[in-house]
Amino acid sequence: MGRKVTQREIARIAGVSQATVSLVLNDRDFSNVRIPEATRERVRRAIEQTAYVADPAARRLAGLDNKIIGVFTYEPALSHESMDFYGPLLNGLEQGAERLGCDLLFFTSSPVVDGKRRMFDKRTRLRLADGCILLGQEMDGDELRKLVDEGVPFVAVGRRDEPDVPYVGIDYRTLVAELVDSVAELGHRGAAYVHLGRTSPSSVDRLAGIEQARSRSAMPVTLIDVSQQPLPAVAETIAASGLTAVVAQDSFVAEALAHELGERGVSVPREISLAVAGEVEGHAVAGHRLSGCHLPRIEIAGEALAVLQQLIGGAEPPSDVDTRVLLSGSVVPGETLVRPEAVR
Amino acid sequence: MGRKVTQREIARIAGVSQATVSLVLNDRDFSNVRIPEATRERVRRAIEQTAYVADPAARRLAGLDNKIIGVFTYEPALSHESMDFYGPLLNGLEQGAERLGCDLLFFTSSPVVDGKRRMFDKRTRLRLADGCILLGQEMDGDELRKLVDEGVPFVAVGRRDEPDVPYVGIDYRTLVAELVDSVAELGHRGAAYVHLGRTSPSSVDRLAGIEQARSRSAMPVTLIDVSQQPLPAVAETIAASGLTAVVAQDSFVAEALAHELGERGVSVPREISLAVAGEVEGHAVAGHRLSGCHLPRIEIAGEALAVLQQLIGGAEPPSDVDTRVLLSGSVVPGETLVRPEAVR
DNA sequence: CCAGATCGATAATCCGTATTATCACTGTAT
DNA sequence: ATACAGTGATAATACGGATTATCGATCTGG
Repeated sequence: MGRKVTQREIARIAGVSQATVSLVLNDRDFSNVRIPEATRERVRRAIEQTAYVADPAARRLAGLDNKIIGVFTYEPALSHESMDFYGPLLNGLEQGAERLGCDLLFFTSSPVVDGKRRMFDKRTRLRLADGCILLGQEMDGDELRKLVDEGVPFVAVGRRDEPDVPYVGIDYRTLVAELVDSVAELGHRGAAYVHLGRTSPSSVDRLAGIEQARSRSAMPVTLIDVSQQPLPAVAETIAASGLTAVVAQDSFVAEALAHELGERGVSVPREISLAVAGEVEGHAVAGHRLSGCHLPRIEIAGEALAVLQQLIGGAEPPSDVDTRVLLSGSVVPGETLVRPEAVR
Repeated sequence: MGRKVTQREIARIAGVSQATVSLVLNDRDFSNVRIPEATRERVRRAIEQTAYVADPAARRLAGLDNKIIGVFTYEPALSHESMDFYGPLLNGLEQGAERLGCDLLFFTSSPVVDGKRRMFDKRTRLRLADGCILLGQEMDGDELRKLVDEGVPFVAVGRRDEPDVPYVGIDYRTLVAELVDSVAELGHRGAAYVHLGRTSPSSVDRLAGIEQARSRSAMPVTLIDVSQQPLPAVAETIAASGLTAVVAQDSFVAEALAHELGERGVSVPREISLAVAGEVEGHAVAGHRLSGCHLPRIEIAGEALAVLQQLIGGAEPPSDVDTRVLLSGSVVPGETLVRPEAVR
């Protein structure tokens, strides 16, 4: 039957003690612990006979690694809607886990409060894993601090402001500055940045990038916060402003905005150029591939796993330099960012 | 700092024993175990002070369910290419796991041999989970038998021929028969079924569905096996045959075939109707949404989890009727299956 | 004033694995 | 004969939490 096989059981079969089984399993061989090949073989045969697998809980309790990486997401990660954002990250995690020989444990059991999963709870299972990858556009600062305090090895995907939080993210500041530079270089005399407020570090970093570009080029950039006024009003403002270029925080904002502009007789990119300060892969406006950025999401996940391995394996905690990493994105031309018409 | 807080620590602070802490935490109150409210309160305060979280590994070791459902896939499940097939299934699994309060363990560590993961291996981690869901278009029969023999609770997604293998799949036979019936009803006098051989139970079931439809309608259906001759040749044959309708095994075959036909001047659906004996969601040919089927993949995953729960929880094994389930798909009209033109 | 009931809490044990200290035994050199 | 090194394996213990048996103290009734 499917009863669970323990080392004790193996020991009984092989006619040795439980300790011996453990020693054989872990290939231990000290000066005071010696087991001849004959006995080892006997134990190994018993193990194969019974398809023994060590109980991960017991291993953990005894202080060992389990080769299990936890994955915590604040929203369902495997739903169709989430795939745009989570898809490449999960893909990278799977590849990385395969490389490291780890299994991935998705904490789908976390209780949902106010539409978001809570990490901490009476029955938190965080510790079943050796370490944990955190995914999600918005994370709870208190929970992050608690993780740090409790010494749980973890890495957040996306830059974080909280102290001592290991992360791997995108260098949005540099990337967005580069994007805005390219808008200016095309000859646009002014642009608007349509964003969603300062809800996350990545939003803040993008704004910093805008600022950086503004400080070194003559092109003025108007900031428009969509969380302050409805998108139709924003479209109205832009249509009336005579601006020739708009940068949107992400592709969804860009698509919605292009639609609103279209309804007001302003077409992209003919009358107005549109660039996205985020991933544009797979996004288009009226058949034109969006101009914007490419974020190496698969690589980010891989790098996050690498950092996590350091945290888990390392005897002493690595420095901040090693555990707070920003990767570079790249600007992709696309078809919605073009030279402004001579007259507008 | 990040030391872990144990019940022992709580006990020390509250001036009680570790046992008392455990009893308070779990609200135990037997006839021989009584703890007055005053003491309970003292313990609770200590717990709050220290932000204590129980070590799940220890809990599990002490005999609790670990609430982990394993997910085994023969190919990487989280890659972009796999999403078409795995996406909805994973989505359903996540929803179901959330409902059941389980975590999902992806066996990404399984060693890859010949491009496919092996389930059994020296370091099989299968037993880490309470039970296991198997995903994949093609599964290894020997491994399935071994799972049955070892009494590992598991459920395969997709019908299986191997005895005693619990599964949840689609009733392709009925579904495909229904689809072919609808082709005949539109007035087509003959059709071709373009398939990929008999590589899997679902392929076999579809062929059985074709057979069933053939036996009760006058419309002849020609079988064309793409694994026997290249697709261009198939397209050539069909173009020359004067047939007005083609049923393709899946959407990818349909798209490829439509392309080949197009190159030979035969357009879908004007000259020839095209229907798919599989999921058509998100697939189109020259702007026309494909006619075909919708498979309730999300529900399948949920049902698979439900069956697995039965296998895990049940004292005695449920009957075959309960563990071998076929769900109904539905025919979706789409835009590529139309009445044949009067003259061809 | 003492037997028995009741109360409050704890020591002891178990779960499965890893590790360390220790032991019994064999040979070998002194 | 005796001390000593080397060999092969095990008993004992730790890990953190759940549970059970048990114990001392207090109370109750006769």
